[in-house]
Amino acid sequence: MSGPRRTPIEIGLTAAIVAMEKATPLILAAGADARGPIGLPSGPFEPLAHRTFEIALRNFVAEQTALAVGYVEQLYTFGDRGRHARAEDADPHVLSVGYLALTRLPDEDAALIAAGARFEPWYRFFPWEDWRDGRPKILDDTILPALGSWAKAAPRAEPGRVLSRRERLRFAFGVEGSPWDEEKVLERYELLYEAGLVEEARRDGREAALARKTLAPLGEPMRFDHRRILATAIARLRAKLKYRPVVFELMAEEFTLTELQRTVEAIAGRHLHKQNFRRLVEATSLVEPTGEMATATGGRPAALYRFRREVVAERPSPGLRFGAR
Amino acid sequence: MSGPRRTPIEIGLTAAIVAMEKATPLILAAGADARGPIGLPSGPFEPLAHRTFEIALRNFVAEQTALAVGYVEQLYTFGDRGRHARAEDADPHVLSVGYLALTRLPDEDAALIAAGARFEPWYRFFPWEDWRDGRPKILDDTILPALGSWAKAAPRAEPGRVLSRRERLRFAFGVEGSPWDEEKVLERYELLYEAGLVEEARRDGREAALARKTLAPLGEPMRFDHRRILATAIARLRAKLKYRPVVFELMAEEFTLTELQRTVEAIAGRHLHKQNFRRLVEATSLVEPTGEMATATGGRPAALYRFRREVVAERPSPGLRFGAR
DNA sequence: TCAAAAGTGTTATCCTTACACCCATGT
DNA sequence: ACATGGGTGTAAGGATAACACTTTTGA
Repeated sequence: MSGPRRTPIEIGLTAAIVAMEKATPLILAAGADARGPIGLPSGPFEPLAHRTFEIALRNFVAEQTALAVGYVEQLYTFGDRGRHARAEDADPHVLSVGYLALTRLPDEDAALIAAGARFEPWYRFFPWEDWRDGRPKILDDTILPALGSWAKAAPRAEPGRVLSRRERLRFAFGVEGSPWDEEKVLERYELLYEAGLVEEARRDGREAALARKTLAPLGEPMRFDHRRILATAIARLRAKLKYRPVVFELMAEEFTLTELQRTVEAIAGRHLHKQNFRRLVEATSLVEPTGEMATATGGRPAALYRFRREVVAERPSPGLRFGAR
Repeated sequence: MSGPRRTPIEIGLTAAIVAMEKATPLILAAGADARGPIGLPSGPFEPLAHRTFEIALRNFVAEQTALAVGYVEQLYTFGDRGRHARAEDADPHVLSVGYLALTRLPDEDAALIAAGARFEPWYRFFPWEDWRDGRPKILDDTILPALGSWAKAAPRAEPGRVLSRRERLRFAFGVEGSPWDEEKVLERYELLYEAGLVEEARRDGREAALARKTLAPLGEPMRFDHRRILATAIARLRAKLKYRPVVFELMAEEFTLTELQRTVEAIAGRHLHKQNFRRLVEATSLVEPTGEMATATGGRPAALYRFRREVVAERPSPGLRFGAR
């Protein structure tokens, strides 16, 4: 059942570590000191030193950033040649196992800075994903026209694909009557990559006709395939929010319902209906009032709540299944 | 950002290849000829020979089994030491990337047999997962008593865990008022493994007190961690059914609605409500009548349907979102 | 004529979405 | 007093789950 040759290869762990600052989702970026674009923190997987991936991950994150991450989840294992190797400084990993981790912003960022790491707003890398101030201009100004011509250039579905470029564009970007689905972050990034519209595609040698026009850069690029891993992380987190109580890993011990809503909205990249959100939170009994009040920031004081950790032991899969609004 | 040493390690691809025979879900098993338990087909990942995992997977499956798989999806990357290394014949892979693939039963199984592979009913490995003939006896006779004492032996949550053994048991196996969730296949297998109740746990050196009693074996064991990968595959397929039209990869070109229902039921491991299922299928317009009738097998003849491939291009994410019944 | 499976009609309930108004504080 | 955000009641519409009965064939 086994082939004759086996090539030894090296494995990297790459972590998308998310934290929250007010209503801004942050991602831990590493390697800001080096020349070239920043990346996600990553480290080698040493099977002899670490019994599992998760242990290895927690270890190298703690070492490199003095951060203790709470929730950790495997995302995907990326192994494409060509999306990793062509970067400026050679990366020996042929394969990287991507992880999502959630944490709270540290009080003190000296350790981070010493390690050449810092938290960055994640929408800098994906400006088209933030719909909180309305439909992002960049979509109609730049992205959709460019993707439109890219789709026209090949009207039939490419080999190995069910959908044509135009159909993929329709679902991913909510064109031609399709709704915008905030969870399709990866599909959107992949389309932009294939169309040669993100910096990484040019770097990897995809010289799409459109790319030569040198449009305004679509979001900040990242090293290797790290922006793809970040896209996967955002997509997963946006989905997970709806069926697991993971938001609370990002919240302070006590919070108001509006703060909770702002956090969910920041991740989902869109606004939610206030009353419906509150009813939802109430119905799931995920939180309980502390009895305290928040000293208002310009309005009526809000009641403070805390996450009821017991729910995890009470009911099977509680999350905030927010819908259309 | 990188550690000083990097150990070269080898990567295996392991495939859970599913097909259907009437109302029996089958899994392709390999290595039946060798001594020891059977396993899933697997092969090394050669980064120089294959550009992506998926290409590598399709290649080695085609080579080893003369099977053309349709739908392919990455499941998870397993890297635990101790769940792989202790097997009888040494396996050099430290890491295996698990894949789910769907196919149709070949007319001719000579090529399979020549490769030492054959399709096996998957419930042989997970007898407690099939509720179509009512609640499986093995649950109350063997599994729950054994897991009950295992839970009593450690009433507090283990380090690094939120839930106690008893709470995990409650959710995974639907005890103490919790409902049985057919998607929790992996959670159930993991509990049995931790409790030392499956053969693989003993083989890996977990000498749980209970294991010494040598209970009737709980399902057929598999090589390495292959039963864990299969559990992941079943769980994923059971979940995916509900939001993507993947069943049709397992169906013949034309089928009756009852055959479609039997297939879904076989995968989900439980019966569905006939009228509601039909209404659901109708509402999603996933199928269209061919106009033909199936010559009845002991009853009124049934109308034949085919999958409407166009739906994939029409609507975003069609699946059979069947609920309680 | 009877068994076996195909196929249909209807109702109660809950959940989702939407709408509009009142309340308590700081400036 | 007014601006700002906190907080609530209720109704329409759709989806879900449950109910039982009729139809068409082969033996």
